[in-house]
Amino acid sequence: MSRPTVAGVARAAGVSVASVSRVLNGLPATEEMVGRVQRAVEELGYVPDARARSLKVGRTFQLTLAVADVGNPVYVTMMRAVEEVVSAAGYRLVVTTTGPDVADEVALVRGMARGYADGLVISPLRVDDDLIKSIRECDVPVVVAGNVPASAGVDTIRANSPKGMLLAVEHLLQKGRRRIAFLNGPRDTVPGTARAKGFAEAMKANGLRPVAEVEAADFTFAAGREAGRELLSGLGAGSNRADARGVAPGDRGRAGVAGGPAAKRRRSAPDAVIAANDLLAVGLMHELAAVGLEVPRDVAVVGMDDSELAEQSFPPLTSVNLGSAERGRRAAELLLARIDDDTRTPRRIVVQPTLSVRRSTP
Amino acid sequence: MSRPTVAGVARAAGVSVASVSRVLNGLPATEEMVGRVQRAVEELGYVPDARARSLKVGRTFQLTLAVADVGNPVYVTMMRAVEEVVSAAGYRLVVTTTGPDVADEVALVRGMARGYADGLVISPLRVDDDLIKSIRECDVPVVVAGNVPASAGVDTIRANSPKGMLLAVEHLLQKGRRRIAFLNGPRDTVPGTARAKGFAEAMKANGLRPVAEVEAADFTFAAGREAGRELLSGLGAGSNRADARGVAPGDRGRAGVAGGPAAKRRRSAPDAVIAANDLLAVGLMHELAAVGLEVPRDVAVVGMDDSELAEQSFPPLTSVNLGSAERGRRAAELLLARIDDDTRTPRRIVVQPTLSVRRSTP
DNA sequence: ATGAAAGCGCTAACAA
DNA sequence: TTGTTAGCGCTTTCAT
Repeated sequence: MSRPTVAGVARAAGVSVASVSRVLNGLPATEEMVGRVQRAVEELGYVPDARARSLKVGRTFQLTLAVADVGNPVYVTMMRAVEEVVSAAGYRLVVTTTGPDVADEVALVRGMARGYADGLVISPLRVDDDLIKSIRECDVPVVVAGNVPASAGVDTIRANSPKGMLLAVEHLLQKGRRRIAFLNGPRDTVPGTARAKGFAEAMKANGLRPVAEVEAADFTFAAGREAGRELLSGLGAGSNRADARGVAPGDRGRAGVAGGPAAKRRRSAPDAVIAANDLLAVGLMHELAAVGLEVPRDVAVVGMDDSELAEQSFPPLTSVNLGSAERGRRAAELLLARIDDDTRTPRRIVVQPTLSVRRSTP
Repeated sequence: MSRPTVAGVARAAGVSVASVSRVLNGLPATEEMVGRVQRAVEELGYVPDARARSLKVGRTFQLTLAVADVGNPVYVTMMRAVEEVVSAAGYRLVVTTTGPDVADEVALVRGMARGYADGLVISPLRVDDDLIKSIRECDVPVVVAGNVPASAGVDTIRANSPKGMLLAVEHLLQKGRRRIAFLNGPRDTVPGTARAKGFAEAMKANGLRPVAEVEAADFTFAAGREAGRELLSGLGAGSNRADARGVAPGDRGRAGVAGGPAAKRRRSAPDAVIAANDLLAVGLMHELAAVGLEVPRDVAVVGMDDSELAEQSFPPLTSVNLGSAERGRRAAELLLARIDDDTRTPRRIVVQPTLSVRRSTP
C-alpha cells in the first residue's frame, strides 16, 4: 500500500478532504472534527506532501545557500549563521556546492527558477555579466554575499576587504614588521580582486612597498602551499632565520637589520606575510616550517576570514575577521525581508572587519 | 507577467501542451515541431517547474545528505565523494545539517516522507530505536553511513573502527610508545562507542593497559582542548618533557611536576595519545603545546578520519583513514542501487581502514 | 463549520 | 506524429 494522501485520511475520518486540510493547517474547526482527523492522521501515519503543497501555495519553505567549496572553513561559519536565521523563520535550509566555475553558478541560479526553493543566498567566487543577468532574471529572490556592481540591482552583503587589509598592515607595522609580502588567491575571483586592491591601498597608505606578491591557483590549502613555496624560493627569505636556539624567547630575531653584503637579499625577504584567506595562510605556514623559518619570530603571518581553522592552526593564526557570521546572518535577513516584500529597493550592506590577534604575529 | 508554463509555451508555439512536454523530454517529434517549441521556450525564457514535474512523475531527482556538523572536516571528505557519484547519475545533491540530537535526525528522516528528495544518506551521530524505526518506515530509500543493527534491515556502510584502532596502537608500539592514552568523543554516540570498544580491544590484543582515558563532550576542537586539558592535568604528563633547550617559550609552568612522587607520575604519563577524530587530536595538540610538550618528541598523537585537517595541522597529524571518501562513494552507490530496485536485500558494507603516517608520530 | 469542486504545472495515457 | 484529457496531492474559493 502506498503513501496515504488527504483523500485517504478524509475517507478514514469520514470527513471531506477540505476539512482534513483545514485541520492540518490550524484553521477553525470543531473539537470533534479536529479529533477525528488527528486520529486518522495518526493511524495512517499520514505526512503531507511538500511538493504538492508547494505547487498549490507557490512556496516551498526551503531556502538555498550556495557556496563554492564546502572545504573552505569560512563557509562553515557562514552556513551556521544562515541556518540559525532561516530556521527560526520556519524555513529549511539546503546547502549546495557550485564549484569554482562561474558557469556552475549561473546554472544554479537559473535552476532556481524550477522552484526548488523560495530564495537563494549565493556567495559567488567569480562574477561575470552572465551571472548578474541570471540573478536579475531569477524569479526567486537572490541575495549575494559578495561584491557585485550596484547596477545589478540586487541585495548584497559584503565584507570591507580594504579596511581589513588596513587592519592587517597596521597591526604588522605596529609590531615592527615592514617587509610585508602578500599571498593572494586567484585574482580573477571576487575576493581575489578585492583583496589585491585592498592590499595595495593599505600598503600605500602606510608608505610601504610590498616585498613580494604571489597568486595561488585556488583558495585552498594545497594551493597555499604551492604559492608559499614560490614566494619563499623567489626571495632570499631564508636569511630571516635567527640563529636557532641561541636566541632568547623574548628576542624576535630580526636578523639582518644590521647592514652587510647581503643587504639586497635581505631587503627582499619578508618579515611578514598577509594571506588572502586562512587556508592559504596555513599552507604558507607549512612551507615556512619546511624551510626552517619560525612563525612569528622570523615571519609573522596574518590570515583572513578568522575561520575555525585560524583558531585550530598552530601557531594560532592572527586573522582578519571579515564578519562571515554577521554576513551570513544579515544575508539571511535580507533574503527573508525580500521574500516578504519583493518591491523594496535593493540594499547593499557592508560589514566592517575586526582583527583577531593570535600567536602567528608577535 | 508571471512565469511561463507549458501552456504559455504551447500557445506561443501554436502547438499542444503535450507536444511541448514531448519536445522538452526528447521524445520523438518532427524537426519543425522541435524548432517551434524551442523557439518559444527561448523567447519566453521558459523553465519547467520541478515541483510540478516531480508531483507528476513521483521523483525529484534530488538526493539528500544529512550530516551532524558541517564544521567537522570528515564530512567534507564524505560530501565530496557523495556529490561526485550522485551528480554523475543525474541527481542534485542537497546537504542538510541535523545537529547532535537524535530527535533532529528522526525529524529529518520523517520529513523525507514529504517528498523533498528521492533518497537519503544519513550519517547519524546518535542512534536509538526511534531513529531506526523512522528509517525503516521511511518511504524513500535511506542509506546509513554508520553503525546500526542488522535487524534494522537497512543498507549500511560503515568503518572498521577496531581495525583502525589496531593500526594506530601497533604503529605506536612499533615506534616504541607503550604508555598510550585515549581521547574519545562522547561515548553515547555511534563513533564514540565503536572507538571505545576498538581501543580497548586493540590495547588488550597487544597486552597493554591504557594510561588514561578521557571523554570529550563533543567531536569538536573546543571539546578536544578541554578534554585534553583534563587528560594532562589528571596525570603527570609534563614529566615527559625532554630537558633539551631549557624552558620553551610556550611553557605554562606545570607547577608540581618537579619533586614529589615522580615515579608514580611518570608511569602514568602518556607518551602517546590516540584521539577519536582529527578535531579532538588537534585540540589536544594545542594543549600539549601549552604545557610545553612537543609532538611527537614528548607525546605522539594519532587522530582518526584522515580529514583535510590532519594534513593542515601542525605538525601534520598521523591519522587513521577510516575511508570516509570510500564510504561516501559507496553509500551513494548503495542509494542509487536501491532507488533502482527497492526489493534488493539490504547490504552491509564495511570499509577497511589504512593509516596515514605523518609527523605527529615519530 | 463543513463539503464540493476547481486548479497549481506538469506528464502520460489514449485518441485521432 | 500530434492533440485532448485525466490526474499527481494539495489548498482554497464558493456554496451550503
